[in-house]
Amino acid sequence: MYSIGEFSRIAQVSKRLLRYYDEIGLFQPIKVDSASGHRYYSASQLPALNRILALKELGLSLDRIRRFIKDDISLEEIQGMLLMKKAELEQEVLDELKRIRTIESRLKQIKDRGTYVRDVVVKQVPQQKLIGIRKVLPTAESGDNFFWSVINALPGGNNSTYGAMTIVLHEDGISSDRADVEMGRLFHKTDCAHLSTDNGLTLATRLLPEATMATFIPPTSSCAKLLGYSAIGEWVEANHYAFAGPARLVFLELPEHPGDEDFVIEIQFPICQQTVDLDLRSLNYTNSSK
Amino acid sequence: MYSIGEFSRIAQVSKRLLRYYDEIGLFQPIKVDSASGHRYYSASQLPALNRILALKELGLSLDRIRRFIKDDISLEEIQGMLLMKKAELEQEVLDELKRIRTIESRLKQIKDRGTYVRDVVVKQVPQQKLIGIRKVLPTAESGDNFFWSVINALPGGNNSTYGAMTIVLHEDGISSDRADVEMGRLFHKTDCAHLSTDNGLTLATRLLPEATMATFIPPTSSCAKLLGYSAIGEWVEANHYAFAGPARLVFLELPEHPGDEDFVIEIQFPICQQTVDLDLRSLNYTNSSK
DNA sequence: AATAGGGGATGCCGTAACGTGAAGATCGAG
DNA sequence: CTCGATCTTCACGTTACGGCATCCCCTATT
Repeated sequence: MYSIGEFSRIAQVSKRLLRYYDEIGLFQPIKVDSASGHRYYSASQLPALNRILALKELGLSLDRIRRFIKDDISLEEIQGMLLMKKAELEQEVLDELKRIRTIESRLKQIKDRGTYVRDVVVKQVPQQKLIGIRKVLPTAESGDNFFWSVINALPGGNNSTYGAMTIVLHEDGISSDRADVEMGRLFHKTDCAHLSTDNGLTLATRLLPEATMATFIPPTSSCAKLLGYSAIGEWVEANHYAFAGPARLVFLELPEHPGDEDFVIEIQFPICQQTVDLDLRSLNYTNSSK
Repeated sequence: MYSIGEFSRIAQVSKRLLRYYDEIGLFQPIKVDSASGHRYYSASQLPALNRILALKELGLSLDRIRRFIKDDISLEEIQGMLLMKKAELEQEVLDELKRIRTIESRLKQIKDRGTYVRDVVVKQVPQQKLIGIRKVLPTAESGDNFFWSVINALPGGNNSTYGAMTIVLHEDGISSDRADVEMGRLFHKTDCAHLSTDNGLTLATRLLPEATMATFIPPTSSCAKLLGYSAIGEWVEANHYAFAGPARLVFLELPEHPGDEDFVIEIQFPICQQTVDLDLRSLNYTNSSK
């Protein structure tokens, strides 16, 4: 029979922890003095406590440990819990390795360019309706005119029935002279199918599919779009993703008039996860006594 | 100028999160209506928010992110933070790999033996004083007599001036017929150097060094000690530790009289960490589009 | 006019696993 | 008798928010 202080010294755990485990019913003293409330432990309880500590060391939550040490649990269930925990740990290892790679690519960027631009964010973009028109443009310059004619073609101007102006880039190559683009605005209200406008354009509605997007918002305006493309490209490569479809340009803030450089654009690249199987047996360990 | 709801939809973060970041001063709206308290955000703030989200994705704490995005921070400091975070992540990966190995060894144990015994706990044992005597015993049986004579040699009996009865095993081989053992009791009071007792034993005090111990408390008594040895052995192997000195047996609860099987013993093996260098470049990735 | 709804705001509770006090009771020792 | 050690309970701090309740204001509808 040890007091909590003696027992905590023997077991090398804090008194606070013993009281806490008593409180949550995980590990309780064999006797509690009803007058003083003092807790008394026995040396024969140490194996039970050590089991708890060993399981905690494995990363199991206290709640799982509680279920683990219940007597009425079968070996299969224990095995299942361990397998589950192992899978969790392996997933965490993969996630952390991904973060390490991302950090490395940022560090490389600092070394190579003396600065860093890598605020790529992955988000789920929901299904959205787009009213617009698709066209193959011969040069990049004619795109600007087309852009404005699409904007002006939409009745109601800048009000809230429409969402952001959006361009879908239907060809991955941005270097070629011709571009297959789809321009339009997001909207969510009615579902009018087609719409001919006075300046000769026929707009159609289409569903943009839900997608996992790697997004990047280049620092304000100018020729930063190319920077954005390269940033996402490097990022996707560093993180072992793959492109999965046409990119989108979303104008979060429209320029006031043609030629205006004051706008905010979000570049979105749909990506697909690549399954990464980590072969733990391939890890190199170099053991050297310290 | 977007309201918090619109902005949260655009940025794909919750309103709650925006209010929280405002509250802690990490990311604030460009304007707050003083009358209603309504927050208003601008699209040009999105790059800043995305930077925060990207850094969060790397696992940086909000506090570090706050320091990260301060303007007056140099590239070297940023580099330093990234390197530090990378080191932390690598350490976590190592820890998790260790846990995975431990779980695997438990699973293997279940498969091989249909049960599991692996409540090995690592603890730091502080420097302690031992009063006792060292002797080479020819057989294991004679140990029991010697054990009791040492106990009886100490004046004061079972009171609190002495700590646990302890045996130091000075030879790693437990299989050999002869055993080089040191028996005595821990104590902490005075530092009397030598002590001759009436039954002819001369006890000496000695400092047991501080050590990192893998400890195991076999389920109560009987021939469980051997089980304990093998459990620790397997555990040490599975976790890439190495033995580093003589093992100790600590009697947390003494048997009442010779031959009594009712005692609690803790087996302690000093271990040393082996430095494990993880070579991340050796990881195999198999990329397969999902 | 009364009401229902749809934002917006504030603020409190809960999370996991404890650490770290504070305030008060009890005990033995000098 | 007082000091120190030990015990108790209570309660707050940690991280990064999610969820709920409550209140306010504006608009649309019955």
